[in-house]
Amino acid sequence: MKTFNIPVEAALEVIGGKWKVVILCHLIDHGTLRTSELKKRMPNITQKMLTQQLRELESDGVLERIVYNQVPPKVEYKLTDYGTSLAPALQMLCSWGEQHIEKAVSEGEDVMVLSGAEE
Amino acid sequence: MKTFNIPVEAALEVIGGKWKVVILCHLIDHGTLRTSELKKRMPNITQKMLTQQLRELESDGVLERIVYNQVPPKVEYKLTDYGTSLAPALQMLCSWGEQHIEKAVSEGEDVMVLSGAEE
DNA sequence: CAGAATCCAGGATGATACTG
DNA sequence: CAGTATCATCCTGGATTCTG
Repeated sequence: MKTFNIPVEAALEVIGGKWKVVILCHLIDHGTLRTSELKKRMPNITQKMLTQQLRELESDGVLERIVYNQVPPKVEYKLTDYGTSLAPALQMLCSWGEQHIEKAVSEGEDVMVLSGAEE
Repeated sequence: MKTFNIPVEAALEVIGGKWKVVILCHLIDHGTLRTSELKKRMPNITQKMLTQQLRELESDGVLERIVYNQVPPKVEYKLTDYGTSLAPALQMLCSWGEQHIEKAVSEGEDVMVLSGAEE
């Protein structure tokens, strides 16, 4: 029997990984992404972590893995309908992050967003 | 220079700790809570982790620590205005968690919410 | 290109005892 | 009651190498 002390713990079990929210945000922003495109947008993640986090998200039913049987391999990831139900919450988190950065900048901190991965 | 690859990373820096979202949700639900009340609602957190996470949230400006100079000591925590700006996003996460639990239950998983800490 | 399989260090987290 | 200090531990996450 799995127990939670407060419902939000159940959400954290799904999005609690170090990179999961970031992955989900990228998928929210771009719809469908190949493995290499995700990696390009997350320069600091390792191959292993990327795969691992994607697998966990997949087995939690929030994203879907689409494998094309071809050479070289092509694999795409996209949110499931269920995963899409997370989008509103995550988008609010994103905009809060933006505000948080602006606040930091206005307070004289040295912060910046690279986000040069837009093609 | 601190850099982010995507703005949501800035949000994760603030709420990324293992217990931070849970702490914040309790404060959203109850307004102001004493240390011991927080602990009662988080049976699995240790004294050390609780203090540590609270200190980090405080130094990020999302919650405020109110110390009463008396014996025995009394310390209360509440969200700052800035922390309150996080509430909408976190509340969506909470309700998503509730839905996630319901989904799990309806799929025959053994899950339950204890939340017996309501007095 | 996508990812599996190792090995491994480090920080994050826990348990316990102590203080004012 | 609230918090600190210390020590032990786990396991996340990173570097690397290998495969189809």
